[in-house]
Amino acid sequence: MAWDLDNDRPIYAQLIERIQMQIVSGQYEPGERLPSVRELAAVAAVNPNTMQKAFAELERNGLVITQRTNGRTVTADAERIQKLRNELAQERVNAFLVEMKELGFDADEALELLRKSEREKTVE
Amino acid sequence: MAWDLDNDRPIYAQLIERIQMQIVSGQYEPGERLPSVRELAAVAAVNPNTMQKAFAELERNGLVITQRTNGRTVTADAERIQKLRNELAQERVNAFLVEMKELGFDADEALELLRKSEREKTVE
DNA sequence: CCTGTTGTATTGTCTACATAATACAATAAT
DNA sequence: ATTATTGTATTATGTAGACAATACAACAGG
Repeated sequence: MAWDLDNDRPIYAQLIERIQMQIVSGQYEPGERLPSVRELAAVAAVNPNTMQKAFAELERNGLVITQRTNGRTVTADAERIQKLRNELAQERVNAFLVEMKELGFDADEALELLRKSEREKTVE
Repeated sequence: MAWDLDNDRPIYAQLIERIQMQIVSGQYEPGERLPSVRELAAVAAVNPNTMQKAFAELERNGLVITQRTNGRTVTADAERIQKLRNELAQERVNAFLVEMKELGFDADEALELLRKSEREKTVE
């Protein structure tokens, strides 16, 4: 199943975000072996070069470790992963509040919309 | 003051979003005359062609009206603008919940983070 | 009538991104 | 030792986006 990629943003950037997400959400455990570049490229239906570019960035950030001829693993530093997860969450929260403010909703109104949306979803 | 544009997404797309935002948030009133392409391009510090492309899209969506040689105005249809505002807000709310879920936070936890972020801001 | 401003179109150039097609060195597996 | 798999690098090609530099027709304002 090819990954659901937006074509309004660089693919490699979306790959980075997606893999990062899979790591911080625990889909890949700390220290777990990752699929090879070619393998993941095939799964995501992108060019291996593009996947390679994404991994290079993830490695620069220290989130994945590369063993030259034996694939890659997620960093074993679970604390680091948790920290990243919290940072990402905080970013989303702040971005959301800014966007809603731009739309003319203050924090209370934004909260109210969220509760409403939640209620409607739990009904489904 | 050049607009704050991300270089990780097409500029014209960001211009569309920004102008749309200025309209639905009331910075431009319904029926109000908009700055010329060249003028806004200069303000935003982008190429006039790029601004033109953004306006063409906004016109296709019916949000702005073009008078061939006398500039553009915001649509006078205030109801349409309000509807768009609500749609955009709903989109943001849903996107936020999805993102937080991907990060492993359920709706209640997301709400809690939002409240916390709000409290910290009001303290400042 | 003239001039400046309007939206709009065109042509060329540059860059970033993505793909395709290979290639190579290192090493795990056999 | 051989083979397959790993990450990595290279070269070429195509496309989208952004910019620069003009150009033109339509019209508002003088």
